[in-house]
Amino acid sequence: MAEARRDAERTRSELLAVATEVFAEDGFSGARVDEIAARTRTTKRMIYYYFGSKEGLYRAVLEEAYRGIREAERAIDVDHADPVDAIRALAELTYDHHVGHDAFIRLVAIENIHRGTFIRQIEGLRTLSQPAKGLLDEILERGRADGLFRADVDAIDVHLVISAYCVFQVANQYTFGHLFDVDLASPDRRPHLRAVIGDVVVGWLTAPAR
Amino acid sequence: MAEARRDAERTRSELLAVATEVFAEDGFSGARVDEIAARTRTTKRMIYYYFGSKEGLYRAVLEEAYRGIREAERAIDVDHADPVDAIRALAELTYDHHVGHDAFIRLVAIENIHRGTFIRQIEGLRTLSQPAKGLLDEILERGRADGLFRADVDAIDVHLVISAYCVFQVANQYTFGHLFDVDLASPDRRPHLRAVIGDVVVGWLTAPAR
DNA sequence: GGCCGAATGTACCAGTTAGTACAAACGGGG
DNA sequence: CCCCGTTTGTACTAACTGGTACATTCGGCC
Repeated sequence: MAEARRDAERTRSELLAVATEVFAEDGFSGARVDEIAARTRTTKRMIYYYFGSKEGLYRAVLEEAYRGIREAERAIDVDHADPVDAIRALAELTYDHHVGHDAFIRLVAIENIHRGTFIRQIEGLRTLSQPAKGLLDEILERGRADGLFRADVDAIDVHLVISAYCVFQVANQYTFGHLFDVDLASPDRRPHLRAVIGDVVVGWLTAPAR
Repeated sequence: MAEARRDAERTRSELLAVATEVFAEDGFSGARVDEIAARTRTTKRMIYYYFGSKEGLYRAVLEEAYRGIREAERAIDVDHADPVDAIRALAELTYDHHVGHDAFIRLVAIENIHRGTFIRQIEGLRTLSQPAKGLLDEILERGRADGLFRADVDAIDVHLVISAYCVFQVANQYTFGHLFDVDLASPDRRPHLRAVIGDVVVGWLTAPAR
């Protein structure tokens, strides 16, 4: 394969990579099929050959993005003996993780604008999300057993609080940043913002139940 | 004015109202000028007469939406003597407020996809957001003075945590709901979700500082 | 080395879409 | 009751946009 002039796999993955950028940048309706094609070494024709339609391409982008992110998430392996340390580490690593994946977060925001229409058509994504919940369950269980954590909180609640904070940082940085005159994306501010989510979760979980 | 066959003010505000719905539903590029016009009693011509362009209309929608929401927010007046009660009430009222304004939250999400390009062109929105911060400042100050609240947290941090949680509920309900099989918008679940943000903020603020 | 299906490129199209030229109708002030 | 600027409606267009018909080229296999 001298120059890979014909390489189905490469063509397909190049299209997917460029489409991810463009959809994340402009949204589904804002993205232009012609622009995606122009940014690759191949042509628009290939989009239809491999993905059938603009929508098919978008669905493929979404699916690949979720798989990639869940893959990366599995690296978050918190094995602190102390549940308090563990939950803080999980929250702060989640923060770091989100800060580093803003294209993904933009895609998720776009998908929510579409009320989840496309994500619902992708099989097997749910399963992919279960490990995250499992890890949390386990930490919470230990923390409760040791009498460190309140009992009226479940894994979904905690995941919701952490996700909300971490996603918001990235997803709403422009409006929030403008209105309150802060740059949430500034590297200088990151240690503080990271510590806050740790403090929030630890303070919440270790407080006595209502 | 028998039948208001000619009523500049009504024409303008009807366009704005319909445009708000359509932009919130479909995003800036997804929205169709013709559709907006068709849903009013007037014609597309009027959009260009009053707003100049699709973008001008979108900007007007965004501005009006922000003004409306800040107006409504001023009703959130928490006058509990106890800072702990006050901060919990503020968090929970913010939750209720967001749940009731999902069109606005969708517009904000859309604006963030556009990296805040349009909101930055609107004068005076910043000023509009200051009261929210002022109220928080005051509650925190009292809480610290009474030795109830930790000292390493400022109003922006608290506002960020509350906003993130409340916005996420609505903005990301579809993807989160699908992946974790919960309906965040279900009225049955609301009391719990409302209590969670109260617990989170109170637990966090009343925990000892790091 | 020639056959054949997979892979690719070119040129094109039909429907859509933001925006506008032109003119008419309205209604308040004189 | 008529004049004139504001407001409104109709019909149109130029550019864009997703999608496709058709031809061609490549490369592995016998």
